[in-house]
Amino acid sequence: MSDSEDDLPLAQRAVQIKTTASPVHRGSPVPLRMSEDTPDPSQAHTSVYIKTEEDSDDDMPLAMRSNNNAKRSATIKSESDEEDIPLSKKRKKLSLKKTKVKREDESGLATSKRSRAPSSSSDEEDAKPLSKRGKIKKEEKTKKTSKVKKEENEEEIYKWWEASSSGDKQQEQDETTKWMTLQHNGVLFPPDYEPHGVKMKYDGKPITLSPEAEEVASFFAALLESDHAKNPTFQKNFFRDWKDVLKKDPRNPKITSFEKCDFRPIWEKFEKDKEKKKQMTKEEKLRIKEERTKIEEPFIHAYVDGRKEKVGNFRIEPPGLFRGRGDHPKTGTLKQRVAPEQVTLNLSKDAKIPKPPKGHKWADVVNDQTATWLATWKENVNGTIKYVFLAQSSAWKGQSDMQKFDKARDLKKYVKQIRKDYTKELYDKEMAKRQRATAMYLIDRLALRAGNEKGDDEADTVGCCSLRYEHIQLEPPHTLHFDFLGKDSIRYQNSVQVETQVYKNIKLFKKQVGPGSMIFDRLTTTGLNKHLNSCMPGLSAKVFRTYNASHTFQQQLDKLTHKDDSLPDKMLSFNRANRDVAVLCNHQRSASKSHGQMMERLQDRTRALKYQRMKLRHTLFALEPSYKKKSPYNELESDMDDEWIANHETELIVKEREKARIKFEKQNEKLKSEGERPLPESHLKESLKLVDEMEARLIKERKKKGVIEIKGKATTERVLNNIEKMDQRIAAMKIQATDKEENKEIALGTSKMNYIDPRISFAWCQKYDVPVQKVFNKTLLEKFRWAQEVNAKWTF
DNA sequence: GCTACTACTTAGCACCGCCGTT
DNA sequence: AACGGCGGTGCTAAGTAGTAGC
Repeated sequence: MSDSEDDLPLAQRAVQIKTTASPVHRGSPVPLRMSEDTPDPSQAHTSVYIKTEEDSDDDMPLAMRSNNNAKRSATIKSESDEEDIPLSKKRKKLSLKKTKVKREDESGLATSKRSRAPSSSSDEEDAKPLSKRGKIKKEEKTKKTSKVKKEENEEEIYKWWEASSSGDKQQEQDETTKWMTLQHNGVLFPPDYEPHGVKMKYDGKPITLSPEAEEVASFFAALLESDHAKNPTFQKNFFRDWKDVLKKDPRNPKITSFEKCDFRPIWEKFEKDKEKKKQMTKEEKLRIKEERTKIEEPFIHAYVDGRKEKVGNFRIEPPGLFRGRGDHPKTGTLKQRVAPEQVTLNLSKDAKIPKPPKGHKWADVVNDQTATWLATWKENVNGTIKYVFLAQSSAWKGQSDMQKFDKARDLKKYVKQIRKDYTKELYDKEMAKRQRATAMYLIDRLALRAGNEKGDDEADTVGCCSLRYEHIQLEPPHTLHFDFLGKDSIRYQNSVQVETQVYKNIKLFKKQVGPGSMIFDRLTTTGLNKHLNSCMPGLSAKVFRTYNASHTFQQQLDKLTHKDDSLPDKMLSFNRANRDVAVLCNHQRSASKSHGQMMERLQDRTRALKYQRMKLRHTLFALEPSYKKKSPYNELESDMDDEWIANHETELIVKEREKARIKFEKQNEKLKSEGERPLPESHLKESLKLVDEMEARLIKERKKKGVIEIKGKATTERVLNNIEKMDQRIAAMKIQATDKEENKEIALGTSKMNYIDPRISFAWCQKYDVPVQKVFNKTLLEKFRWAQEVNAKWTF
């Protein structure tokens, strides 16, 4: 893909551009790039600001930036976006209507069509899929049979999105009731610790540890080669907690110095274990997997109002060292083993209560019909509450997902007025309102997170409301430079041209609070959300992010896709639109170490294909000279010079010789094993001679450019056909390369999963005849089942 | 009003298994 | 058959936001 569509007038470009390409890592200090009075020009000049109507563009988030392709971010404004889609207000009441659906699942895991309660279920039903699992190959062989079976296994999928409002009365109660009956088998605890007995060293000498101390030491040893083990905070917290554990058993040695600890022996043991695991035979691996599935089986599903649903995380989190991200003060702290006595279950009054592990009991068993969690416990490191929920594919998750996107879509209708209002309030004499308006501007235009306040015992990260003095630098006349650590300590760096009044406000607020303090000192997320709620029912700060993401995606997709594009081109457009959203939401990833290498290899492969195409063309000319003058056959390959061709051909020949030799050896080995006489050396010579001939031919062809011997049964038609196929392969590979390059520092997954209304994608697939599997993997298809049947005309 | 608690969504990391390559 | 790279998935941390309790 030559990127030559540099054709947009500057004035239409997105008003700002991401300034720094390098991704930033957790915990890296945020440098204060410049003082307010001496803006760093190298940072500033990257932004182009031209005051146009685009600035009043109601639709395009300012943050529609892109490091390498600002042109794509430019948007032509359309007030027309406003009028479309009469939003149906009717929120369908959910009912219990069931629809029979064939399961798409190919895995042979489909279960009996009887939808039974777990109390009556168990072994018989649960064992069935298990026994099948080990015989995947067999199943493939007997595909026909399995097809029949699949139909037998037709399963009821609750299509809640199709359920009519006048349905059952069962779910008519208030919206806070989430279920009438809830049954499940509780949670799965990690196995008890089994000591390995490997002695680590202290002060150079092997030491014997109590099992408990050994376990904790092993947690650390496992991370020895990771960044965590080198993090002083991590070391400190681990060592403190480990010493406590050591003290519990008087037989443990006295350990006082972290520096004298040598965890390497344990680390090496784990490495060996990994190696062993790799060496296991297929059968062994399969057996282990089967055992695992068997243990999991009872916990995989829950029953909500009689309907079978997948459970998400039924496993109780195992003990370990807390791996806080960024500069978390508690990182490395020992996360203790959770006992059943700490776990509360939530299920129906009349449901069978799952048995706690032997000798234990549950903390509590409740029947909270307003909650969707199945189990909960409190974790010791931060005192946060953990939950077991249903899986992403469940009705509960699907419903709230749909509601989320519908709400974001609702915002479309309100956004114009909201913008008008806050723009006015930017001038309000009441500072609290002015701050609120300014914050709303940032949340709306940059898709920032709300920014709740955080404690001292957490990593220092911020969002909009918690931005501090040093997080925004001003550059006259109205550029704001953002640089702060956001969620997960991901750095947000962005330079934005803003409304003059926003600039003035930030300047004023900063002056009022001074360094180290929060810029919006009169604003809290609660206050902001209260106000947002009064603007539109149910509105909160995060809705803007969803709205902006989905809206951007819809726009970019419409703009980039063309009816006649090839499938790879369409996919590139899709991914580009996706990418724009990821950039907007600052979903970064660090470029993999092998990225450059990967790109090189791709390029080499592309060239190899081009070379083949060239040869085909020459053949064509030999067959039908008139093509010599016809486009595109007469075009030269831009990135393939004589030198490259010579090198490539030499490589090809080398490979051919190698192949011939290997083939010869293989044949002989085979003959030997069959007790027959090996082929004579002359056989190999024969093959090599053919290669020599090929080499000579290539050299000759190279000299007499484009003149080629016609081989075998080449006909004009066939060659033309082959050339076309080659064209397609080359185009596809080039597109793939472009895609990969543009993706190297951006993670698409998060926006796809959480921010982009899947109905946009499904409608697009329909409209442009793209298989849905191209845009969603199996998991996402399941998660977004509710969106799948939208009309091709549907828009966000 | 404030803080603490609760419930749920959003997020990146690490590992695993598959698939194409050698 | 081994290898290695990559996408998918599991895991759980880290957010948002509403509510409960003072």
